[in-house]
Amino acid sequence: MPDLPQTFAALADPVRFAIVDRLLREGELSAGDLGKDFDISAPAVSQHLGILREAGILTRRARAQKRLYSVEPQGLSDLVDWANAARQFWESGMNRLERALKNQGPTQ
Amino acid sequence: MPDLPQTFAALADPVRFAIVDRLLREGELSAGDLGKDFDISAPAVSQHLGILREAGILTRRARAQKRLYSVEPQGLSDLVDWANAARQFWESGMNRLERALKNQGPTQ
DNA sequence: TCTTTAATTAAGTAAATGCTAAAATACATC
DNA sequence: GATGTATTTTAGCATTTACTTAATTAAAGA
Repeated sequence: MPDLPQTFAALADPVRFAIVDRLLREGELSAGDLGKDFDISAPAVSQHLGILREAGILTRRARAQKRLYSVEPQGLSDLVDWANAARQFWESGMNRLERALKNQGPTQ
Repeated sequence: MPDLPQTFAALADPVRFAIVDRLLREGELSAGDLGKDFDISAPAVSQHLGILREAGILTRRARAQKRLYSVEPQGLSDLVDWANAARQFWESGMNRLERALKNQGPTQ
């Protein structure tokens, strides 16, 4: 269920990352509002928002003609969990040298 | 300095993600060893490793003909920090509705 | 209803990506 | 020095990506 590469791919574009980052800080914003930060067309912004929504990172709701986007916490939770697990690996006692020694057998 | 989109792009490929994940768990491993998990050529693996190294996520050292790769914690630390900051935004009291209300002015 | 505002979908294109086979590099061993 | 092992670099190719303009959908207000 958790497709981390897809989540990473969604955040790999500078425009999309900036959109998610801004929505995290400022909360719900419209497509047009989000697009003003960039020198790209409205369709380009809409396509980026579609990719983020497809990846489960954003949700959308309608208010009149506007479409209001916000971050879907569940869409990022696997990423957060993986990131913290990763940090665990290098913070919980075992450094690179120790792992290297431990792996001498299987690696050799 | 912290180019998060580049970090995300490096982890957006399933092969590269699996490589990093395995190196986190098992520590230093050789290029050939890492490649055995996938049905792609050795050059393809080498190119993936190059991208991860370019992104600062992996380091490499030589032992005879082998090239041993391991995770460079600093290369992931910005990602981990951002992920936790993101979680803060949705866990520290303010839910989507509250943020929406707060932004009525600027958004309108 | 006609116009304006907001956003999306569609179609086409240039650039980037991930792969392959072939060639090159590097070290170890015979 | 020749051979085998491990890996990388190069060149070429098919697919995917991010963008554009044009057309479409939808709601608001005159």
